Amino acid sequence: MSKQPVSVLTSRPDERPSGAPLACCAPLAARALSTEEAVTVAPLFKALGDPVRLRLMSMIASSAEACVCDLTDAFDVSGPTISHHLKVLREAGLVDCERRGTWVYYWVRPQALESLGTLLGAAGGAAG
Amino acid sequence: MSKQPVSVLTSRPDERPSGAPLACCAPLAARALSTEEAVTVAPLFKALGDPVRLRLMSMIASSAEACVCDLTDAFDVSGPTISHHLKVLREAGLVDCERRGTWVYYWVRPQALESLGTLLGAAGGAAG
DNA sequence: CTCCTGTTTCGATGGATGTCTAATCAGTGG
DNA sequence: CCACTGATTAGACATCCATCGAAACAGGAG
Repeated sequence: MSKQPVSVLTSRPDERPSGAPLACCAPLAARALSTEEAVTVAPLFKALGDPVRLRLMSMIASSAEACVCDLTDAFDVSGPTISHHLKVLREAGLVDCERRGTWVYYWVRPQALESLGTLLGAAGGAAG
Repeated sequence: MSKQPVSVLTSRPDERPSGAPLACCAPLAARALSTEEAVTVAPLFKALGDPVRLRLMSMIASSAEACVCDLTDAFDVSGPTISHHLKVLREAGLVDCERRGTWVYYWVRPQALESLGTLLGAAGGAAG
């Protein structure tokens, strides 16, 4: 597959302000992502790519914080499975958690969702 | 260099039913997604959850349309692998394609990205 | 300390996924 | 017709992943 591409779509890596561990912030349609950028951002989408995790995320996001006990009750899967999915979301940087006594509470890290939203070109598109 | 002679000859569009239901549009932070909604939307995120596919998506989105030949050139993986990933994006309803003579061209279905953007944008904005 | 509950970790397993090569389909041109 | 190129499909294979039950960890109550 070695041929000279016309580079209709070969956009040069735009110099971006590095420093953000999470997604870069150029809208997807503005320019092509570099391999590095794609490798960085894809895991975030992947983390949201499971129905259970996506719903967990929405439940956590729709309130200030959510107790694992309540989250677990809302699904048909076992406790360990919920714990596993929460760990995936945590390691993706989408949520954070804290133990308070017996219970563990999760909340959304806004920066992450914001980055993805910007990437998808949602800047201002959100309507109530 | 120009390996894409602007083909004027247009064959019939590859009208294949990409029966992918697109995302509904409830902002993530506004309320918790139902199981059905999560099952509907998650595959879209999943489709973007692979670095190759995410970069393919960005390359297609950053220009009006993209030829498979150019897309293939931009990656280290084989042609069939690119074709496979494009199929995943197609079946997710994120892109559509058309054969024009020898080459096949892909473009973004804006509605899909818009839905995801709204979903995330509203969440990020509201939570921030 | 012991028991109980909530949460996470461990190990195993069936199914999904990304990748490849080889083969096939689609079009152009001799 | 046949040869050639571009793109997809088919089949195979190694790896990853969602899920479970059992066990371990964390904290409160008797």
